[in-house]
Amino acid sequence: MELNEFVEKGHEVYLRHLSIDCVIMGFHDDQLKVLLLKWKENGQWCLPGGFVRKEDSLDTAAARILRERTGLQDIYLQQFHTFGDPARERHKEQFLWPRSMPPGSWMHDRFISVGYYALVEFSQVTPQPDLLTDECHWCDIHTVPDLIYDHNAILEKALETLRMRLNDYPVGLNLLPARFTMPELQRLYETILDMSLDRRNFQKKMLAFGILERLNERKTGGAHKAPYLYRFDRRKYEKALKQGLKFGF
Amino acid sequence: MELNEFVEKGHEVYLRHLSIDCVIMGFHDDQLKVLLLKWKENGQWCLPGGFVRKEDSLDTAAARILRERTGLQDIYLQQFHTFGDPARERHKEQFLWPRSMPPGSWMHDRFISVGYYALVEFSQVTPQPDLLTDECHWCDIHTVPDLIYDHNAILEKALETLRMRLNDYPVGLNLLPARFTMPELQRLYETILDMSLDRRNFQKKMLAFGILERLNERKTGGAHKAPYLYRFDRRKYEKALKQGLKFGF
DNA sequence: TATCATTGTGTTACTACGACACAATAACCC
DNA sequence: GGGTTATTGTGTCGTAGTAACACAATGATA
Repeated sequence: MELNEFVEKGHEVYLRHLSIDCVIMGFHDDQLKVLLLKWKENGQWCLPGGFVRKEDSLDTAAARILRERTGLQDIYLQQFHTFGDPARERHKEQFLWPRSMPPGSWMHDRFISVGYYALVEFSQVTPQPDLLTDECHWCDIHTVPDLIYDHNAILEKALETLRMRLNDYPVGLNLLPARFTMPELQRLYETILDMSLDRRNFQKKMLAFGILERLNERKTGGAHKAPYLYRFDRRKYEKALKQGLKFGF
Repeated sequence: MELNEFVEKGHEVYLRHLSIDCVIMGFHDDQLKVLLLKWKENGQWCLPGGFVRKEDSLDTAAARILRERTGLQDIYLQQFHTFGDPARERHKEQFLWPRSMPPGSWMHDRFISVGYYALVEFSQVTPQPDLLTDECHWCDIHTVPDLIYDHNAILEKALETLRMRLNDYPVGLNLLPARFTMPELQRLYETILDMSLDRRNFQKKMLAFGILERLNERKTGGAHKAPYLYRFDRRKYEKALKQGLKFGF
């Protein structure tokens, strides 16, 4: 679909005043990264987003948006909140291409946005901008710039949800390569939680979850003692995703 | 607003294809109750719901719906999920009053629904049906009938979310009267979790949270030993709602 | 006044968690 | 090739939290 067609006829294809925003996270260089897009019109950054086709479910729409930005299919995707403040799209007029946006276009509507976050394997992603943007890059979670609308708040809420889930559900299968070391897993947790953890206690806790399998192989090439390689036991991992890692009562 | 006006002109006031469904829960007779409405046209039961005015936020709309059904203001309200499967409104034609619903009405749209749950003090509620329903009653959570659309699934999701939150956040301030006994609080937890708990361990755990205050008064009138009365320390309760009761890492 | 269900208040064993110490090792450098 | 260095593997110990369990106190009832 071309930009013109999208602006003029999008409302025939998509549900009005409803959008989806995705917080796509990856892990690289011991840092948590988030995928951002750069708006054509004014150079500001935003989260990848899109709209819901009239015949699609929200989950389907989110999966499509993700596929279009990353090239990945079958991604771990989690709805976390729906944002519906009428004032959430601050300075919206700046983003509606004063030159090309017809005054009656559906893009001028107030939008309610459903937030999803995705955890992806960094190395597998091919970032791809969309119709409204000309750049698509990974950005370190600690140096995210001012984003358009309420996108900074959306990102924060996604992180908060992820941190919450960390207490009850495993994380890592979708963010790390198939085989990884315990220090790598620890640094993933440390960046998500934004705090440092005790190496020895962390290992004990992770192993106690019973979802890891130690391989008879060590990761060589580093400058120091070679750490063991681990992988997730996929069946137990999936089970933990459904049942949770612990019961409170 | 009258029914005719609502059906014919609602789309001028409300956002199209967007609704809100509320799971309103109360506690009475040692049982968790949920507020249900009975559809005028075919007698089926459903969750209280409503629509979002073009100028309102989702939270505002949910609060208004709640006020209209319960008479209560300043209610504890929590968004938990947005339901957007295009097939979620099964047998919708049954509910659209074949006699009175104009074919082009906005009510025929596919609706995406934002789910909220509310915890209210049972005795304070005056159930009130809406334009589309003629009855509004409390129903025991264990004997909920078949509801319209995907409302049973929405209710289940609300309960699941509430059970999750129970591990990290306090519950009770909004469901119990101002002064209550430890056995009452325990039965609240037991009905929500649908499991029985050890009396002594439950008390220790609750007191350890540090949000309860024991009064120098006992609840008399029961057939047996008079239990102490407690109340929540409102400041500490609010703090626990924000920070959570425990940190996982 | 005896009965009885229910409440208040422990104890004990076990597990989980945080703080901490020391030996092993892979690359590096002289 | 052997010492250096940063990092990894594995443990201990004290504390806090949890689950299972026992007995005395009490308030209405009979």
